Amino acid sequence: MSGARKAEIGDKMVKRYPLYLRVLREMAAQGETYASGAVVAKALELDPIVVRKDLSKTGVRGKPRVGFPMTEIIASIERYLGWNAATEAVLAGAGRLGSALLGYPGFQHQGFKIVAAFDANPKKRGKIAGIPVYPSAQIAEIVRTLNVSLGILTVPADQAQAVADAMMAGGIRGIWNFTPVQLSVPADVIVKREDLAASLAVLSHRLRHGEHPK
Amino acid sequence: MSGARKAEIGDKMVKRYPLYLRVLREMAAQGETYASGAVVAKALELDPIVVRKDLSKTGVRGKPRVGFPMTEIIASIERYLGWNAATEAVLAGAGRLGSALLGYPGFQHQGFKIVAAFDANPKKRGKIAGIPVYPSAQIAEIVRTLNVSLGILTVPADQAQAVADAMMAGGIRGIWNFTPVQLSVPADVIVKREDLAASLAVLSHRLRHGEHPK
DNA sequence: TAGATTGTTAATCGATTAACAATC
DNA sequence: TAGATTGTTAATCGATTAACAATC
Repeated sequence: MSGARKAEIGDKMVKRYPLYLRVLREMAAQGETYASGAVVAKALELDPIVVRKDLSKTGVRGKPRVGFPMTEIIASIERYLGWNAATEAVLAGAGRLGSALLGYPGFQHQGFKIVAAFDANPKKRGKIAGIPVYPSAQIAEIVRTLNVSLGILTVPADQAQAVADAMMAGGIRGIWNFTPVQLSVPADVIVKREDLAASLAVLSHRLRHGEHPK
Repeated sequence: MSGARKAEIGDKMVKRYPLYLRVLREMAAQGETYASGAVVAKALELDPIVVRKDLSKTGVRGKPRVGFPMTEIIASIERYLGWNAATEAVLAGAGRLGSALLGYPGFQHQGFKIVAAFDANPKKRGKIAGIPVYPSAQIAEIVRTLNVSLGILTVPADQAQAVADAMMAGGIRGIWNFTPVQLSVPADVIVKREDLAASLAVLSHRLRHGEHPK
């Protein structure tokens, strides 16, 4: 997060930052001005060494016996995650799951804002949770006009590839894929799959084969 | 998956099995009787070595030049994931996200069945997607009666711990937690967090800091 | 047979954990 | 000062990748 070239930060680490942010913001709201790695680790049931290392990666210097200065550490993580300025996204597929995401209040604290939605069904036109819903035929055009680079895919499986193609035609560079479809995209487009089946498999595996080793 | 004691299978590997299953089932539906790791790897854009290793972990022997016998390999993975007999679950919080999960058709192919739902709001009583919705006050009682060991948590954050406690009082041993709350549970209860903020962080990190290294 | 694919062992890589000096 | 906590280097661990013999 400082200027200089630093070691790549892995996915595992990136995933922990939102957790830290939640705890840190809560502590800040309670008037704390410093946060020690030990306290954060306890709140999240993580190993203190992991937390200390992650926090030190931000470039913010902590004081022994005291911890990290709250304002700085929060700002640094927010900046790193890009949560200081909201990333705009569009969503295609305003079905049950899509509507749930459109109405999810948490995104506003996560530097994330859905600015438009699309659905093939004319009955879905209008606004859902204050977000305008357009015909799917206009995806490429509207994405381009709004200059959005992130798309959320919550359409039925058989439309997934076609809708993804339309998004990319409009300039989308990252797709948050909630469908079970293996999307075919060019190398410079990033797809993040939200795989409920995989999560479920991990949970049920732990449930039946005993707790995970560590 | 064979009887003998074998090396622990890590989360990463467990997460890939549902992917394999999807591809294998599709191939089987098209009449294929053997599946080679190479073909599966290509379909999922995975390294063939990973696939070969994962598939060999099932205990099913493949034939060089041909691949793994379709029926056996599918049955073995299904058995390992516990998808041969449906795991029953209850869901608490029939809001937008909860309703989306109640109506999600994919679960039936994933050895998973939601048999009851709960909501604090009396207006939600009745049935959603064919699943009965009961008052939250009856969670412990009904969970115990149905003898279900897995609970899905899609309630508002401020009710998460109380509802989880009620589930556990009824005998729930695994919780699929869709809330951002850090649940406090005894060591023998397994919590799997579905963390949208973390996924989003990974996606936006890759989008802004360049593609992931590998 | 020739060659693609499996099965397995070894090498590499990255992340986690341990250890400990520095510091407030 | 004493002691908790940071910062950093080393050790361990697990997963991925590479290499290659076995086999149909």
